Amino acid sequence: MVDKVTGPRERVLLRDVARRANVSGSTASRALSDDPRISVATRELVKAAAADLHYVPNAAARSLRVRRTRTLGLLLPDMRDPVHGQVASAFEQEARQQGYCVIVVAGERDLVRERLALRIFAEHGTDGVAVVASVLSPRELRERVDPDRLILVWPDHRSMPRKAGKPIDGVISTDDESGVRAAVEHLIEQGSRRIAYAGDGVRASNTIRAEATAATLRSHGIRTPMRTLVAASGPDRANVLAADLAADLPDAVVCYDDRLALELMDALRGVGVQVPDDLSVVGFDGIPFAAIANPRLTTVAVPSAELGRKAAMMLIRAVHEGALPEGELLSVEIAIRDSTREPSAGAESLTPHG
Amino acid sequence: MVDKVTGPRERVLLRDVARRANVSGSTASRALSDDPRISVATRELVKAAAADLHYVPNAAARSLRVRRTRTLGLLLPDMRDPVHGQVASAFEQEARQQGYCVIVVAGERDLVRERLALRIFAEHGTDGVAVVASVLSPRELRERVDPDRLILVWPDHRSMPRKAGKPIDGVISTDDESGVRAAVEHLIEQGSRRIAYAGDGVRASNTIRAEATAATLRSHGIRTPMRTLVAASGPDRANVLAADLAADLPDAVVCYDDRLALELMDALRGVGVQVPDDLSVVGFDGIPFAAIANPRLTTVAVPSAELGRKAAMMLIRAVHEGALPEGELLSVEIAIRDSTREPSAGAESLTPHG
DNA sequence: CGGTCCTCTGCAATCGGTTGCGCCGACCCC
DNA sequence: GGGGTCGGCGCAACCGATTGCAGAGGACCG
Repeated sequence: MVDKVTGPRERVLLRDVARRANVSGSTASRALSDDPRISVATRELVKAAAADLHYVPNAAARSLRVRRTRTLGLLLPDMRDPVHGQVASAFEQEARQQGYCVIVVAGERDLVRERLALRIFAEHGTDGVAVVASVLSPRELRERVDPDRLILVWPDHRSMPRKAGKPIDGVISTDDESGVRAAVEHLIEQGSRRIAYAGDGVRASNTIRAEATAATLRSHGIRTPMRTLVAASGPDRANVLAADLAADLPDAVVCYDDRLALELMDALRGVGVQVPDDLSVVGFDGIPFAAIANPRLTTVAVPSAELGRKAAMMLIRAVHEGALPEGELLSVEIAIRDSTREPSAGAESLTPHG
Repeated sequence: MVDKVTGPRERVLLRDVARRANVSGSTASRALSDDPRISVATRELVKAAAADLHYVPNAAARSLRVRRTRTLGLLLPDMRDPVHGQVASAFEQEARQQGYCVIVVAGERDLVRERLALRIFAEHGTDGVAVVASVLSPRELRERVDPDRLILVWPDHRSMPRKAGKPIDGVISTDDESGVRAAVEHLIEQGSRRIAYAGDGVRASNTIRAEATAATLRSHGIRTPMRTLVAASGPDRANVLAADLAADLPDAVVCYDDRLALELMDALRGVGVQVPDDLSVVGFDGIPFAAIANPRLTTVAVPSAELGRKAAMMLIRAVHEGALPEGELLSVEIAIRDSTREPSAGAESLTPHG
């Protein structure tokens, strides 16, 4: 059933629909929005007229009057990264299903661009705004956007204020600490003792993962201090890391995220280090490619689709109820694969420098 | 410079700005849009007032009046896929730099959802629409959207009408054929003769790549007919493919895209086939993970960021000039890496079943 | 000093739906 | 048969910015 547009592509207005149905504009408007005051007969008449004419309401006119746009703003660093792409897709899908459309802006982790994004949202009168992994402070965000229609998808839940140990209202994050702890405990079970952390210097969520790694080691009585490596930026960062590691090989390395882990594994092959035989590698995020890497990457899988979907749901709820819903801390799951040694291998005796 | 919102978060209108600057609303409006008729003094006065009051214009009201929204619609299959994520990011960035914001909808390759997307764009009065890899026909798209403000990012340029061998106006695609040809010639140079193609049954752009593979073989005098494998959908698809291949190993396999190639390489490891020693594998797209796979994947790299950027540029040009700019066929580049045999290996003698 | 031109600004209409309020006719009951 | 009630519908104001047209006031010229 193709809505073939016949004749010139003229605008058809509500009044055209009304005229064709022999009713007034107000009646047409009410009929189309299923106002119970309009008789069924009239309603059907109007709807038929609207369909015949291929009537498309003008959102700008409606928004102007009702002061709602049924539009949501989504601010995220970018969409290249599989995690953010997944979040954006899920967010958009949930929003659309609830009758909202979404304006997305990629802030590129840039203060100016992110502020511009919020300004754009304000001009377009978005009913709500979701901000993912922003470089702006929560404080500034709440100053620039009505806090009651703002959802923060925050990677580092520790940096957020809490209430009773739970994230505060309107904030959704993932339980990175538990995930990292599980991963590190897995490494320890397999006999790893000298465990390093390879971080990303610029990401806000880096610290929490590094500290969770260190804390887990301590809580398991491992006295060797955790070695921390920091990836510079630039295409060469993984090679530098690999060289550093190869010079004094630990048993395992926990990486900031899957991308870094995969890059590192690639670079390690260049310096003759075998994963997992010489070194176990753990990633973070659970991107699809981690599962088909060689070796398959053990990783802490974050529910990115759920993150996006929940953000949209919470935001829309906030819009309808005028107040923020409870914050949520989504649990993560560790996916144990082949980049970490099998326990049966008797890892301890295989440990170099052991 | 945080725009601290002082007092209650009341709406500040143009008339508030005007009152504060002791001018009328019309003067204020003109001053803010740098109308030359307004004296410099007044203009500065108004701008200062606007800044003081944190005035944010109401896009709905403006759009209603000027019949332009400075909004673009972007319809794509999803944003999880690195290629589409890249396209979306680049599109949004270019659009934003030119003062447009973008409403994105993930159509999920679903006819109904894609039609809904176009309807959403129409309601919101987008000034232009870009459609990436749609499952709707170009014909239907042009019926539903004003063709003069519609840019098609079309994977299969052969399915599009041409003018003088070039893509028709408003269409942007990639030269898949040349890319595949280069890749296959690379395989042939390395001594591969028995070359298979592993396709994706549901993608429109599958055929062109398969046929380009076959054509290249023919044009190089290779009489062995190309074997074509078709990946089913489902999580198991790569295993099926790998089993098929292992049963009668060709010299090389050209894959529909990088994702399939990577999945296939993973599955091949499961059945003991070594890449590239037993089998060369070629991907398509040039996603970042192809470069750090193990082995690093030889692939036909598509300029996805350029695709998005150009689409936005063309679309905005179309909006301003009222007519479609020339179509473009972006060239692709083959990235030769480690998933294809080194020529020095004397491939021919190594060919199984040779 | 009057007239003319030009610069700067204001009035009011307009964009296209939505909605408070009131009207009209029908039906019902006494 | 008159008054009350109620369902169904229309009038007109309204949302907030833009803009054609015209007026006010100053400068300049003869």
